[in-house]
Amino acid sequence: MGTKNNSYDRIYEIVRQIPKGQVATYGQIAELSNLAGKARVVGYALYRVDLKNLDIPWQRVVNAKGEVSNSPLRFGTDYLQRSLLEGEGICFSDADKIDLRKYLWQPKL
DNA sequence: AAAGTGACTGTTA
DNA sequence: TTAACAGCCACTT
Repeated sequence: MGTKNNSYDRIYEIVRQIPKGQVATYGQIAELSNLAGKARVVGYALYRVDLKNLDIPWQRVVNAKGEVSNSPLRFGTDYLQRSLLEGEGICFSDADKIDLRKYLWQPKL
């Protein structure tokens, strides 16, 4: 067993399981990836995914407030994220927020 | 090698 | 309700 960076691969595997029309939070992904409390690492991993254009639904991961996270480093990809989510049937409120009570992914035990 | 930065979150006020 | 702090860890300089 030689590889030591399975953490990111685990994150990608979890994100890939988020169903269409639903969203998950960074903290939730971190917990499912055996990285509880390390949500920032998830954000960093997804930042790299976007650059690689992999088949990972990165747009379905939002912050704990139910909103798309903004960053000057993303230029316009935050708008793209919202557009993709709306295309999956997810609605944003007037405050640009998602109703997590309705759309939050709840993986079965 | 040390310090700074960040697609986050929970607590506190 | 929003805003400020601290904690967390990987990556860059």
